[in-house]
Amino acid sequence: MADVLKALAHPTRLRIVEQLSRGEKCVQDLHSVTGTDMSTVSRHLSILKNHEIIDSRRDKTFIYYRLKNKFVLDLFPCMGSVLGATTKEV
Amino acid sequence: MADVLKALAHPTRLRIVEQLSRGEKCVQDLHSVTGTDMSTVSRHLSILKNHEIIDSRRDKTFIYYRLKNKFVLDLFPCMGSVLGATTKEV
DNA sequence: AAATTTAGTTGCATATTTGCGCATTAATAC
DNA sequence: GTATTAATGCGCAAATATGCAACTAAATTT
Repeated sequence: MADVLKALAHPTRLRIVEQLSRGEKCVQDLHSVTGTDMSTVSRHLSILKNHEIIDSRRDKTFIYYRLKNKFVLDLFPCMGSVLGATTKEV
Repeated sequence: MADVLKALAHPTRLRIVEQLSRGEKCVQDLHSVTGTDMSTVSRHLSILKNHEIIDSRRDKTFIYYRLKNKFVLDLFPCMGSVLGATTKEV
């Protein structure tokens, strides 16, 4: 569990997951969105893939990444209340 | 968000949170349960505290730690389904 | 009140991991 | 062949994790 959390605990990787929740994207797309070097994005993707969070398929020259484990999306609202609480707490 | 996830993304820290969900514990208790050096436990606690996930109070010689942000507990069932999916996936 | 005990934190030192980009390589398309 | 897309091989800087030893703070004893 710590392992999967660690895989997600990175701003860029979270943005990638968020992007993929909207549909398939290739590395370049994510590179544009995140502003990180393509090689770095590629590495982030392989981390997420290793943890079976995402998936990929090839189409011609492009490799499209997509969400494999949809349950990770539940973490967003969940973390939403966690964060809401911390900022509200005295 | 990545920041809080990172704070939680460690086996020992997760065990600490889980323990504190059962009630207050002092450092020694957590040291016994986790088998990690007391100094290390103390550091983990300060990380969790910095992220307002836990809290502490002093009673005589002991410093009791307790959960401050109860919402983090929702992450466990949430991660449960994430993990369940990954192991079940083909 | 000073000394001692108990509980917890902090100062190193060290080993490991992570994140990043440039440059190179791999793989496919044309 | 060349062009395009993505993945890897370094190299390096920064961050993490850990335990021992030293230290601090509070309580109890003498």
